[in-house]
Amino acid sequence: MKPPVTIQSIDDARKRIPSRGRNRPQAVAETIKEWIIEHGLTPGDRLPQEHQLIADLGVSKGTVREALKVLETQDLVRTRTGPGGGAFITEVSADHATALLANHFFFKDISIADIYEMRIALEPQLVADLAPYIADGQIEELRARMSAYTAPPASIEEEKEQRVAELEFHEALAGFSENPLLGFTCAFLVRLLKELTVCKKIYEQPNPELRERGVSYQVQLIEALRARDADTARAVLQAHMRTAQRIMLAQEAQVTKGFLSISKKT
Amino acid sequence: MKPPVTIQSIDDARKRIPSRGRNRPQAVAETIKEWIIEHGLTPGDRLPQEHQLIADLGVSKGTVREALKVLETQDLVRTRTGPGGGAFITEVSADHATALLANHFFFKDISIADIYEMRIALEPQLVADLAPYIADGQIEELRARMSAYTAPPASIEEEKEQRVAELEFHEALAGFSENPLLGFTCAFLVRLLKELTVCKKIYEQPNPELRERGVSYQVQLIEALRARDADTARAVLQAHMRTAQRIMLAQEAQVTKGFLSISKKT
DNA sequence: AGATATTTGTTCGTATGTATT
DNA sequence: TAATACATACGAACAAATATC
Repeated sequence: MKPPVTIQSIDDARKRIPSRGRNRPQAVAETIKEWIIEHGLTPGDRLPQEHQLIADLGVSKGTVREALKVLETQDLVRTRTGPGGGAFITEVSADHATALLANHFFFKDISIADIYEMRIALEPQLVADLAPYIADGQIEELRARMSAYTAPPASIEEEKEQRVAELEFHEALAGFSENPLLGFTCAFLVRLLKELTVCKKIYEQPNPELRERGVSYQVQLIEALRARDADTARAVLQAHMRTAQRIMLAQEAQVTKGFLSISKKT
Repeated sequence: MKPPVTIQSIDDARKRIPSRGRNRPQAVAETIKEWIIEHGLTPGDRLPQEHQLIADLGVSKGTVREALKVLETQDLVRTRTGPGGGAFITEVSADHATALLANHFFFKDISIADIYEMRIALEPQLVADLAPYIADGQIEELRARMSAYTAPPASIEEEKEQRVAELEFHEALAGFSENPLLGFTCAFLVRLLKELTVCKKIYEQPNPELRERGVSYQVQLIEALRARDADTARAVLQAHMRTAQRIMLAQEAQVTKGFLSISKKT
C-alpha cells in the first residue's frame, strides 16, 4: 500500500480559502481537488487523514467533513473507517456520471423525438466502428440477450420485461465501443428510454410490430458484425432506429392523448 | 412567495434512514430528494428550515448540513442565510452538469479522434434542425462572434484567443438547439476541446489553414442559415468538421511526437 | 442609515461505531 | 479478545449574512 500523501505548499492553498465567509467547504473541496491533480493521484491513492487535513487547512472537523462529502458526491473519493482508513481516490463510474447528468435533464422535458434524433445520428456510427474489431464473445453476448425477446410476450409484465431487455441489448452494444464519449452517450440515451415516464406508459401497451421488426434488425446486425461488415451494420442500425422512432412517436401520440386530462403541466 | 413546505409522512421516511450506521447523510439526502419529487417541488420552492429538518428527521445538525451539501453539490438546491432564507430548489444548470460529467472523463483518456467522431455525427444535424427557425438575432450573434477571428493573429496569445473564440462560435450554435440533448452534447464536446491539455498545446502553434478554412465554412453556414436552407447548412458543417478533424489530427501527431519523452503515462 | 431578528455557517468537545492488528 | 486508529454522529455555543423595520 502506498504511503499517505504529504501535503506541500499548504500556505498557497490556505490563502484561497475564505477566512470565515460563505462556501468554505466548497473552497476546501476545490483545494483538495487541486492537490489531487497537482500530485497526480490516481484511483486507489489515499488522502491525508481527517485530523491532518484539519491541521493543514486550518479549518474545523465539520468543514473538512462537508468538503469530503462534496468530493464523495462527485464520486471522486470514497471513505473507509478503521485503521488505514480515510478518503481514497476513486474513478468516477459511468453509473454515477449518468445519475448526475440525469438531474440536469429532469426539469427540461426531453421528448422521444429528441432521443431518437440522437440515436439515429450515433448508433449507426457506433456499430460501424465496432464491426472490424468486435470479439466473438461479445457477439455471443448480444445473441444471448436477444433470446430474451424472440418469443411473443404472454402478458403485460412480460411485454415490459422484453422492452427493457431490448433496450439493454443496445446498452451492451454501447458498452463495447472504444470511443468513451460515443459509448457513454448511447448508453445514456438508452437509460433515458428506460426511465422516462412517457416511455414506461408506452411499454405497458402491446406492440408486436416493434418487437418483430426489432428482432429482425438485430439478427441482421449480428450477421453483419460476424462478417465484420461495417457498412451493412451501419445501414441496419439506421433502418432499425428509424423504424423504432416511427413506432415510438406514434405510440407516444396515443399515450399522451389518453392522458391529456390528467397532465400535471399547468 | 410560496409558503414553506410542510413535511408529511415523515415516519415512513425516517424508517429508511439507517439508525446509526454509515452513510446517514446520503440516506437523509435521498429522503429529502424523494420528498422533493413526491411534493412536486419546482425550482424556486423552499425546503423546510434546518432546525425543522433536524426535528423531523431525528438527526443532528451536522448530518442535515452534510445531506444538504450533497444536494448542493448536485446543484439541486442552493441555500441562503437570513430571514426567509433556507435551501431552495434550483434547476441544475448546464454548466454544473458539464463539470460533473467532465469528472467522469478525467481518468479515461479522450482522444481528439473521439471528439471529432461525435462532432461529425451531431453538428451537421444540429444546424440542419436550426435552419428553419433560427432567429435573425441569433444569426447576427454568430456573425459578431466570427468577426473576432477574421483577421490573421498577430501573436501566439492572439492565436489562442482566436481558437477559443472559434470554439465559442460552435458553443453558441449548440445553445440555439431546441433539442436539449443535442445542444448539451455538442456544447460539451466543444468544452472538451477548450480544456484538454493536448488541445491547449495545439492551440499554441500557428495554424493559418484551420482558421482560413474555418472562416470560409462559417461564412457559408451563415449564408445557408439566412436562406433557411437546411440541406446546405448540413453539408457545410459536414465539410467543416471533416476538415477540422483532419487538421487537428495532423497537429496532434506533431505535438505528441514532440512531447513523447516527457509523457506522464507509465 | 442603523438596529434587530432570523436563519444559515463554523467550531469544538465528546461519545460512538467500525475495521485492522 | 483486546487494543488501536480511524471515521461518524451529536449538541451547544458562537459567527456571519441578510431581510425588515
